[in-house]
Amino acid sequence: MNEEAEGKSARLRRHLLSLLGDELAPHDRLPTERSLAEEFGASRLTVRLVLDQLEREGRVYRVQGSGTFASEPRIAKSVELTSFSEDMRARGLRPGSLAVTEERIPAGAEVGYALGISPSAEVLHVRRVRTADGEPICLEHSYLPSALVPGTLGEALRGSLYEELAGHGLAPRRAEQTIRATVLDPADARELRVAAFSPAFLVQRTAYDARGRAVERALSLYRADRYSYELTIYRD
Amino acid sequence: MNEEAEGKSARLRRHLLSLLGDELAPHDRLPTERSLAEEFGASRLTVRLVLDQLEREGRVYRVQGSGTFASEPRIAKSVELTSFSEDMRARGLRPGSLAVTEERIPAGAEVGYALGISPSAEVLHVRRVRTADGEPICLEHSYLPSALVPGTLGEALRGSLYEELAGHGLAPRRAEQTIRATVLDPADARELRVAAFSPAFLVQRTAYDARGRAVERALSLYRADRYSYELTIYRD
DNA sequence: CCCCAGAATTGGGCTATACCATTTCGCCGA
DNA sequence: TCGGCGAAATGGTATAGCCCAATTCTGGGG
Repeated sequence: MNEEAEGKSARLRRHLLSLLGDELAPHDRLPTERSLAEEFGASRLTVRLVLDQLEREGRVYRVQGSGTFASEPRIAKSVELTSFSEDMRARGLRPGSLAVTEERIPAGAEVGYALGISPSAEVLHVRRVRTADGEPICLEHSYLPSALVPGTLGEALRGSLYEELAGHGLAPRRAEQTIRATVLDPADARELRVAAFSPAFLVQRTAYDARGRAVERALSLYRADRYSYELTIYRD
Repeated sequence: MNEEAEGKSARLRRHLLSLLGDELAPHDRLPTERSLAEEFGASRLTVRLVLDQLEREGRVYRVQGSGTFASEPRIAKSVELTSFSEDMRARGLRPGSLAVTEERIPAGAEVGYALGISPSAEVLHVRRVRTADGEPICLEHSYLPSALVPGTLGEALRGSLYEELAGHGLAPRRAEQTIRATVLDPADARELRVAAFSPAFLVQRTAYDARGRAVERALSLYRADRYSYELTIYRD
């Protein structure tokens, strides 16, 4: 092994990101693919793969015959699979949890179907009120197949469930979400400290690991006054 | 030129898509990269680029040392930049428009800022009630820089504004959206034929062309009872 | 002075090859 | 019979180079 464990792609990527962050204004031309290849002692294809990635992320755009250019700075990050904890930290808020409970129950029809297991199979149901800087933002019900999560999670639930799953080799790689606009019933509204019938998001999420196994089904209610959903979309 | 205008990637992609659609069950193993390369007379790198794309789209997943596999069928398509018209057609509904008006007005602070033009610069404001199978679903306000869209759009507004823009070489390539949950005020509720204070989505969108010029600012109100937001998210 | 044709430049697509990292599977020995 | 080890197979990363397509630059002619 080298003293450098990372590949040329990673180094090139970091170099380009620092260029984009420090030196280049939007619509400035980047060095040409051929010159980057020479400078880094890499092949042009390697350079292209790195630029492909940056283009997909919306950081650069390319014009055939002309060059590669820095994109306009983005207001919102491209849609990513993030946990509540990561999401809040990205917004500069301190994530936490209140009113945590966990229990093992039969999956039932809806959760069983979503997780691809029998309705009578046991799931671990985690119910949490998620907070940002101590204020309730989201009422969340997570259902995990019991078979995948032995034992009790306990104190880990105050933090990030995704980070806990990753520790078990169950890092979510893909999630399907359905987002609905709704209003809060009085009981849920009280938990979130807002008036009954306030507007809210209902997010239904199923998360899958790299092999496509469903590892989590979650239903989350977000206060509309404190939460908006931001995303950047690209057309192929 | 050949009689075949398309490259090997395109042919390979179509072949793999038909495999995924007709022959392969979820988690079935695809042919190996090396065998596909040989079968199609292509290099392995070309095969990999096509598989990279399919992997990003969530249609296949790869396991190093093992193979490439068909993904679980997806409930929702990956988030894409689609017009209302495309979105509704994808759901099997017939898109249309009611109560169309267009006018040229000063951009104002919010729209001007979003479009990156002067608040006093003129924009074309298009207001439409969008329908699916004749039923009102969405109340939409689009603002386009006047400089980019000369003349009047007229009857074109009954159909897809994006398709109209594409005809002017202004096809949106990227859009930033903020989605909020809200309730409808009485006037908007009446237009959408629902009760006042019904839940709804407020989608604020700015669309950009390939060069990063803002080509549209839109504010849309969607009926929550008839519209949900579905997306699939991938973690890099 | 302007315009246009052709050269130079730049990204797009592809080939052929090499070696590394991880997983799988069969063979061999205990 | 079972366990483990190593070879084989598979995806991951990278090289060097070719030609095409689109854009940009440049110099000569009107």
